[in-house]
Amino acid sequence: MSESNPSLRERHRTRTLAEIHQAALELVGECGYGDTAVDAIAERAGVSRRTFFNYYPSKEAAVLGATEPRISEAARERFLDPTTGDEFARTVRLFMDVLRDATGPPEFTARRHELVENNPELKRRVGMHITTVESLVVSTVVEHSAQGTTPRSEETSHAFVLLAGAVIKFAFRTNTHLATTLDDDAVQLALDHAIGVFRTALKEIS
Amino acid sequence: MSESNPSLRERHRTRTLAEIHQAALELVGECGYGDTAVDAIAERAGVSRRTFFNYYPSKEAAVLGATEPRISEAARERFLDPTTGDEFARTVRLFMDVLRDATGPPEFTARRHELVENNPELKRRVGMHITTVESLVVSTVVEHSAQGTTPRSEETSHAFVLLAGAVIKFAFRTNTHLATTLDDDAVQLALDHAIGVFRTALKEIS
DNA sequence: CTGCACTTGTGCAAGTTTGCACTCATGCAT
DNA sequence: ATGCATGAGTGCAAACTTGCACAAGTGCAG
Repeated sequence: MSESNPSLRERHRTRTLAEIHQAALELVGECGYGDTAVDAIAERAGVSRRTFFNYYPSKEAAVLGATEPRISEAARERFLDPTTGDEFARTVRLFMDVLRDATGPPEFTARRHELVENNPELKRRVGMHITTVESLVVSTVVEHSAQGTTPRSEETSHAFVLLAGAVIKFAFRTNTHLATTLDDDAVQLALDHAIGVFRTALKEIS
Repeated sequence: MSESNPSLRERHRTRTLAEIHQAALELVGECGYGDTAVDAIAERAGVSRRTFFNYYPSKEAAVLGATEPRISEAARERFLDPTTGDEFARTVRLFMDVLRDATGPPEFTARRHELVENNPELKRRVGMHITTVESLVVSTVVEHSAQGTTPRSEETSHAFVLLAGAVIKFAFRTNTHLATTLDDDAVQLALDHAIGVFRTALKEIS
């Protein structure tokens, strides 16, 4: 009842989340981040200020559409399915999936990216956000490793995840258009390529 | 904060009221009154069934957009203002105002009228509705008469109101297009004319 | 007739939104 | 510096919405 067949409550929550985010993007686009009051965003979104803070913990989060990161059932299943790639590739994808789930709707990706690019406060917030995702992914990978046939040390799993994060960062740095595209396949392709590059590089140092 | 400068809560309430009413009109238009389920109306309006019944006490009421009749501040003030006509004319207008306030948005008047015309259940409900309005107007007029300089008996006030109701009925019967117009002035004009006709007729019997 | 399915309408508990009254921090004018 | 306005963010109670379970009525197949 929560992943694919949302109740009225969940649908409404999703809609409000998007409405506040969209209102925030519009107003920040019109007036700039500093000159946009939370009150104004709430009003345009058609909710009270209190409700605004029920949905987003801060103005920054609303502008980014950043929701509290969590591992969705879909993402977890994809990660646990061994037929969809080797474990490192699956870890990269898990990281990417969680990142996406905790980010506002894809249709606003371009605008968000632009705002973040020239706004230090937002940039800082994105960093914190990614760190949170990282921890989540770490615990998932650690947990899975413990239950697997060839358990890895927690330390190794942790490094594994940081490596996955680096791959993603690398893929987006070397393909700047990825940050503003809606094409999931293109992202996946770039990630796969980045994984290859990393594998090669890692051979050099091992 | 309640008549002209509605709070977020009141605005939302008004919107939901209209959304349910509109959904009801649409579905009844598409499927007929009997074949339209409350569940379907609620779903189209984007609310739960329980909320549907929080807004309207029955399916009929939702189709009619009939809200619990009450005397608004504006209507009361208009009635109490002696510069806007003699007491009978003001009573007619009070009746009309309350009727309008307890009816769905004017833009759906035509469709409502059509549905009521060929649907006995709705017709019955409209009758009950008008009776409720009548009682309300009676108590207002009685109350005002008691405080006036020339108090009238309660019985006389009651007759006064029924007379006002008859004037309205007469005006709409003899100007069928009034039932589907959005032109308030045209309605007022027709009412004024009807009042004249009644005055003449009453002279004959007094 | 009997059982079954379906619909209207209601009671209630749990979850959500609102309004309001704060606190805290920042900036700005006196 | 001191007061003063403004904006972010929070706690709380009251109002509202939702989901669910249930009563009552209606129609219809067997």
